[in-house]
Parts: sequence; C-alpha cells; structure tokens
Amino acid sequence: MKTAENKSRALGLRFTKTRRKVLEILWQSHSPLGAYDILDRLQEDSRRPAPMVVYRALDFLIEAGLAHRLSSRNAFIGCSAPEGDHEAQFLICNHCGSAAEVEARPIAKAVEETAASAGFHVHQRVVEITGVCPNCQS
Amino acid sequence: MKTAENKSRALGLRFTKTRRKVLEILWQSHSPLGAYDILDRLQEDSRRPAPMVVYRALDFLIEAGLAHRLSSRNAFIGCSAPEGDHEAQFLICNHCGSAAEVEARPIAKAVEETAASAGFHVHQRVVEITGVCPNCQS
DNA sequence: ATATGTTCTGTTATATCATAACATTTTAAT
DNA sequence: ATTAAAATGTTATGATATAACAGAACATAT
Ligand SMILES: [Zn+2]
Ligand SMILES: [Zn+2]
Ligand SMILES: [Zn+2]
Ligand SMILES: [Zn+2]
Repeated sequence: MKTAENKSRALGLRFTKTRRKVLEILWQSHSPLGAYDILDRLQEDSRRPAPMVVYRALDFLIEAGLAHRLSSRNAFIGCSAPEGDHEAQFLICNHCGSAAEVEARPIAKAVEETAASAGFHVHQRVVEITGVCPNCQS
Repeated sequence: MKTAENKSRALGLRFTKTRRKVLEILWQSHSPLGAYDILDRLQEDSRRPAPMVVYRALDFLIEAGLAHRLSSRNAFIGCSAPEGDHEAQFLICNHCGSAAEVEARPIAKAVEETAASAGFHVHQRVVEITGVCPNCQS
C-alpha cells in the first residue's frame, strides 16, 4: 500500500479514497473480479456508485501498474508484485477461478524476439493461459 | 474454403450458408471485426439477423479452428492457416487496426514450459501483442 | 488569501458486447 | 415413415463499458 502511494506520486497523481478502496478489494480477492463485482463490494461501505467510478479507478490502477486487466475474462486483478516495472503473464484456472501472476522471462523474451523479427513495435502484451491449476487437478 | 468444408465434416458438423458467409466476411476483412460489424455486413444480403446468429456462427468457426477470437479487442478474425492444428499468436496494430496471425514456436514453447513448471494443465493460450506494425512506422 | 489550472468526483444517460430460453426447421440415419 | 441430432429463428435480457458535463478538491503561483 505504501508502494501504491509512491507510484501514484511518481506519476504526479493522487492515491485517493476510491482508488485505495478498489485496490484493497482487488488484493483481498482470491480471484479476478469483474467491474460490477467491485461495485457490489464498494456498495457495502456507501451507496452504490456508478460504474464510471470503478472503471476510472481501474484505469488509474492499471496505469500505475498496481492492477492488471484480464482481457480473456473481462476481469481485473491486483498486481502481486507492484514494486518496479514488470511484464506479467497469467495462469487462469477454469475450475476454481484463480489467476496466478507469473513473470516468465522466457515468454517475455520470445515475445520480444517474435515482434522484433516482424518489425513490430510493441506497446502491450497480453499473455493469458487458461486451464487447470495444480490445486484443482486432484 | 475447401478446408472449411473438410474440417466441418471431420467434426460431424455442417458448413452451412450462414457459417460460410460469416467466414467469407472475416476473410475479406483486412482487420478483426466485432460481432456487430459482421451483422452489419450480413444485412447487405438479407434482413439483419439477430446477434445470436452471428455468435453461433462464430462459436462454430472457432471450434473448427477456422477463426479466432481476439480477447483484447472483443473482435474476431479469420484464421490465416486453417489447415491442421496450430497455436497462434497475434500482432495487433493500434494505428491501422490490422492483426497479423503468427505461429511463433519459441513463444509456444516458453508458454508450455512455464505452465509445466507451475504444474498447470493448459487448455487455451491467449497471446496478443499490441503496438505499431511495420507499415505504420513511417 | 485568492486566482488559476489541473485532477478528481458525481451523475445521468447511452453504447457495446454477449447469452438465455424456447419454438421450429432441416438433415441424416434407421 | 420414424427418430434423434443439428441448426435456425426470434424475443428478450444480461453483462460490460464509455460519453458528456457539472461541480468539488487540490496544488502552486502570484
Ligand atoms: Zn503485476
Ligand atoms: Zn484451480
Ligand atoms: Zn489460425
Ligand atoms: Zn499498422
């Protein structure tokens, strides 16, 4: 949470109450949450905010590298290693819904090299692997 | 298109008019299309079908390996190498909207190894790289 | 302290993407 | 002809995401 404040300040932005609360909700969840799930949990504190409120907070958190979007699920997850920059990939379990954030250098490297050899200038990388996690294989 | 008929038959399914038309639309487009874009183009032939029609056709085409979904765009694209099985990745240009399907063995390999070392049993892989394509860099 | 520009919030409305459910038709095999 | 599976048609609804604009909170510069 200290990291969050620092990263916000580094961007010249503020780590406000809503943003903090959304990040807490993401970090407390064991699996990715949809924007409207987050809304539901915000509601417990106050009157249910409009969707914009959550989407704006999420935009900020993602921008600051404090959360990630899982495109294949239309869901969001708190970053598990927010210190410093990183290029994360996700292992998403179809059975229990959990999503493990990994930082696999070989994947990142292969992606860079593939893009480079195609003359493609990379902005963002989406690497989401779905399947069954170790816990759910018994 | 011959490939499409064969793959359909191999699944014990039919390559019907709507499915064929949707695949034609995808293959004719130079960039990924949203489901409702496809609907718009179907309309030119007949009365505008309900969204279900397109989603059902897309489900079929994806199942048969004739088209792919781009999760990060909520869009769909015709497969550029539908013969045989393959594990594709995408280079999606933020400038012109084009999406190049590549089959990069090193990425596929790194993904397999990462999953294996995490004890994760893979079902699907989503690898979508966004940025600027060679054509748009001048 | 106050004027100023920027960031952030509140709110209403709307756009976009996707599926549920059920009745009907087509097809292929017996 | 009968039957079961596959495919379609249709209506309605659910789920996800953004536009647009007014106002409040905050920083900082005079
Ligand atoms: Zn992260
Ligand atoms: Zn699991
Ligand atoms: Zn393909
Ligand atoms: Zn381009």
